[in-house]
Amino acid sequence: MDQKVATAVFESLASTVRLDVYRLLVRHAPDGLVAGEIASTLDVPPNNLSFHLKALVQAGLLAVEQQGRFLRYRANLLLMQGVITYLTAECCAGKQGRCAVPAASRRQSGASIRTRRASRLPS
Amino acid sequence: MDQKVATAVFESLASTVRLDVYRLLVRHAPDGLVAGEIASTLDVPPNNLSFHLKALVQAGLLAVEQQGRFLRYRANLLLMQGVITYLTAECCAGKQGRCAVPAASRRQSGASIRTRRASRLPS
DNA sequence: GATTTATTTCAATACTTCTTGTAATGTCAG
DNA sequence: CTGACATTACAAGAAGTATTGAAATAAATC
Repeated sequence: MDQKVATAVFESLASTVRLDVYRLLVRHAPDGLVAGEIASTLDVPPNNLSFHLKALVQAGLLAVEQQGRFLRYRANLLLMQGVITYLTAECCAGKQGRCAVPAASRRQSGASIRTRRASRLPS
Repeated sequence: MDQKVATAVFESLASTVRLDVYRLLVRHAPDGLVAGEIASTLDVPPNNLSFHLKALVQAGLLAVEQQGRFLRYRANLLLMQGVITYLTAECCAGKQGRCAVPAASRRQSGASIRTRRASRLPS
């Protein structure tokens, strides 16, 4: 997981349409839905939905597979896991017991962060 | 957690500057950093950083506290937890054993989803 | 082959966001 | 009070994004 992938994921989910699409497909994991089902469920014009689906696929959040003349979309749950890990990496700099995030949501990373000089700080 | 909050969070993290700021503050949780430290660490012009910090605070991802003439920013880790829960709510519609997301990352929600008619699907 | 259905592509417009520069606010030190 | 520092606020131009409508592709049905 690098910054570019993470940014692409967040850009994708920053749109209400795309967020709704992703959540719908998470609920319908692992089978997914075809484009027309998504369009009618969320009441989004097909051409507009196509635009957003393309963005989600490019970000890696959705996988697409052709089934006859239908296109079936599935949520990529593992990518979201990776993003969460990326976000909480080195949380609280590994200080024991200082972190508010439950351990189950974190993955530890071996790297230590560089401590920087706090130039003339109050108190 | 509602859609508006979730969208605001993703919009916030869709910028590389803001993503870097948030991750930096996650690493420095729970003490946080003052604006100047963030600016020098990430090499972002102070006025531009201020713009992004404001956005992050408004989204609820950061908390800010005045310390003399400094402003100290802290990551709001609980909000991120809420977003993750929101994203994975009703994951796989609760079907046992069909979900690729490890149980530790999920929170169950009691609501059931409406099953819809799959109009003339292949295979 | 012609028609219908599912979905995408393209182009144009409106809208929003990012960045930069400059001015303003507020706090601390002398 | 005055000057220096930390940070924010505002304004303007550039860049990116969303939405819409019309046309194109492509598979299934007749």
